[in-house]
Amino acid sequence: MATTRERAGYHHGDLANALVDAAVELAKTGGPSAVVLREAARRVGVSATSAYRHFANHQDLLAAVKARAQVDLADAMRAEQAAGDDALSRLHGLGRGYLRFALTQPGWFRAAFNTEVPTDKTSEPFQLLCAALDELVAAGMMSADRRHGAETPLWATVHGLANLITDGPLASLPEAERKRVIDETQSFLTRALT
Amino acid sequence: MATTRERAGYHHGDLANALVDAAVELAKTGGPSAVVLREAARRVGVSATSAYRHFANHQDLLAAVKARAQVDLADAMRAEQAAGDDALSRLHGLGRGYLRFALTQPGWFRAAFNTEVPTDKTSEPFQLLCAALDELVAAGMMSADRRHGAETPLWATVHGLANLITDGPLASLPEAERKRVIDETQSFLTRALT
DNA sequence: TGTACATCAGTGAACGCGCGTTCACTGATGTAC
DNA sequence: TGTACATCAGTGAACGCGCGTTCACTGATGTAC
Repeated sequence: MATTRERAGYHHGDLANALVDAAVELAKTGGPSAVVLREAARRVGVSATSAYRHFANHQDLLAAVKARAQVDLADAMRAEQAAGDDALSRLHGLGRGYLRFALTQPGWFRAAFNTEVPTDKTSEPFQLLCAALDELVAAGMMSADRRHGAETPLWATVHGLANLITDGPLASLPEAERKRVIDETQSFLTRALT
Repeated sequence: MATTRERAGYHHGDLANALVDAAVELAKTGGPSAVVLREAARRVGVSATSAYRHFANHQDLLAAVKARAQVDLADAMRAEQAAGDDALSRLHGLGRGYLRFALTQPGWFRAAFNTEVPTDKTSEPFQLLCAALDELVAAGMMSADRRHGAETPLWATVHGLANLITDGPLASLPEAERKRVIDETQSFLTRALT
């Protein structure tokens, strides 16, 4: 417990991180709108005011939370990617990781794309996707022609499916149907790519 | 002005619709979270309490707003679809209508997919898509094999692109780039379909 | 090694805000006789 | 045609809530001499 040790006394030692930890917990449970500065402070056992020693304001805290969510998302993607044994299944792994993240932690997923705070287009998830496509070309499983301009459509498809299922009209789909549309989407994408 | 005429006196005559109209205006400007019951009443020139004669609560009003947004979205899709002269360009029209709606009225688009209120999977936009795919098969431009299970992936792609561009990491894309990714997506989908 | 002092990291009380919702009410409307 | 009365559609005041943020403050820390 180097970074988030218990408070030793009056001075906390690592309040900034402790507050982000608490805020992350809130976001995981209820999405970005559940990130309430006062509640985060409460959970850490500290006055609300103290947060202003470490964050300019509420938005600033939210930005830190979003950054953490993006890292987690990238981790989830890499975890599934690593299980693949060829370039195509590694690419599919990225998508499955993305979806799994969104499905198992919808609030946290929403936090990763929280609109209040700007995101990089060149975020890690996107870079992972680009690299995986390059891998696919290098392995001779995709023509350079198809590779061109494929990143965004691919991202959009997986992102859209995640949104439809976690937050949208497909949210109430029974488990079996959900599995079906995910498989359909994977087939669809494979056809478009190879 | 049959349905939304000016108030004649103490009794409004069509307060329910007037309130929804005002709430719709709020949603168009600031998205679903801007739909504030008190503000809608204020705009109609009526006490906040009066809304409770016509809506059970805030959510109920929000549901009416969402329904209107969905109708508008379907209209936007049909408008572009009608301009197409073959089955494929008619299908593309649906997607362009969807995107145009999202790009020109992001708040309104968000309202159409507002999470607080459940949506039908069999909403009009989705039905339009299914019909257009059937058309494509009937015209001999798509095999029945490819037709199977294509609805959701297609929807996801367009929906995801709309979200990425209006609310997500691609929101800050310059106009030219935005046009490019939309075109890329259209090509990508064409390849997957035909 | 001890001490003065600047700086840093906390505190509690308070403010203003605007929301959704409830309450007891009153003015307008329409219908039965 | 007129009138009593039930019902309907509004009203204004008030409540409780919890938020982000500011204020003037004080206790802890570390550094210069």
